[in-house]
Amino acid sequence: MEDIFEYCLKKIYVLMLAEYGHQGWWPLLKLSQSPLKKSWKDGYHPGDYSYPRDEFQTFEIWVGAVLTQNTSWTHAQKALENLDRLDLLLAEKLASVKPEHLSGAIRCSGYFNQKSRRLKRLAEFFLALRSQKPTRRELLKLKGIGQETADSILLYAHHRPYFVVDAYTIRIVNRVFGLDLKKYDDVADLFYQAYLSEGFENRVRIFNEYHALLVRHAKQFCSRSPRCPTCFLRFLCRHG
DNA sequence: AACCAGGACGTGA
DNA sequence: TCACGTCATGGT
Repeated sequence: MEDIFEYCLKKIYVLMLAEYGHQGWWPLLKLSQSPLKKSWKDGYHPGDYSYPRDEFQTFEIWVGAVLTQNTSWTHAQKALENLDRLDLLLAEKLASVKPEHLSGAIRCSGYFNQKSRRLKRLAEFFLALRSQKPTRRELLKLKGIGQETADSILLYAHHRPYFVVDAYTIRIVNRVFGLDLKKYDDVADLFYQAYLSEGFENRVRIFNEYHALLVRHAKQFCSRSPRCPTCFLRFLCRHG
């Protein structure tokens, strides 16, 4: 008996990769400002999974993961640039500054009161780890770190095989399979099952690319008002 | 001028 | 468990 979910999810991955190419997540400030990258469609460091390359980039991903909560990456990136300009993208600095001082820099990413307080606590935790990897349980105990943010940090900052489920992922999965899943774990489990037989490193690479591709596809075709007629996944999607 | 963007959390039923 | 209100700015 064939697993229809496994078959479709694997096929979708291959097709999206062929269509869009490597997305080069996670977007890092230094690489996003490169002249090679003219728009979000160009990718960041496509096919290169060696990032983050130091503790500073690791922490940058942690902060970015919080800043982008319920906000476009454009605005989160602007907030990151503001922090960087103020030399606050360092855990030591961020942990010691007053939250009110952060609010100005990150205002453009929304929820600046909550986020500035939560970023401080996050920085403190980052320092307490002393270069060790966090566990999912530890991250989830922090205020403001939910499942998606935790998994983003674990996958993109620490190369651990967690699948990141966001609003885009849920929308695409529900449309493709004609479902109405709402729970994070229900959606994530589909992907874990599909790639159960893959090795650790392969899962890290695939989950990294898969999530980035889903974001790309949700923006380009599977938006709130989907562009089904021209979608290249139409033939295997219940919605189209 | 609503509506939404790479969520998380607290609350009451 | 689940649906809903809240937090907040900026682009379309």
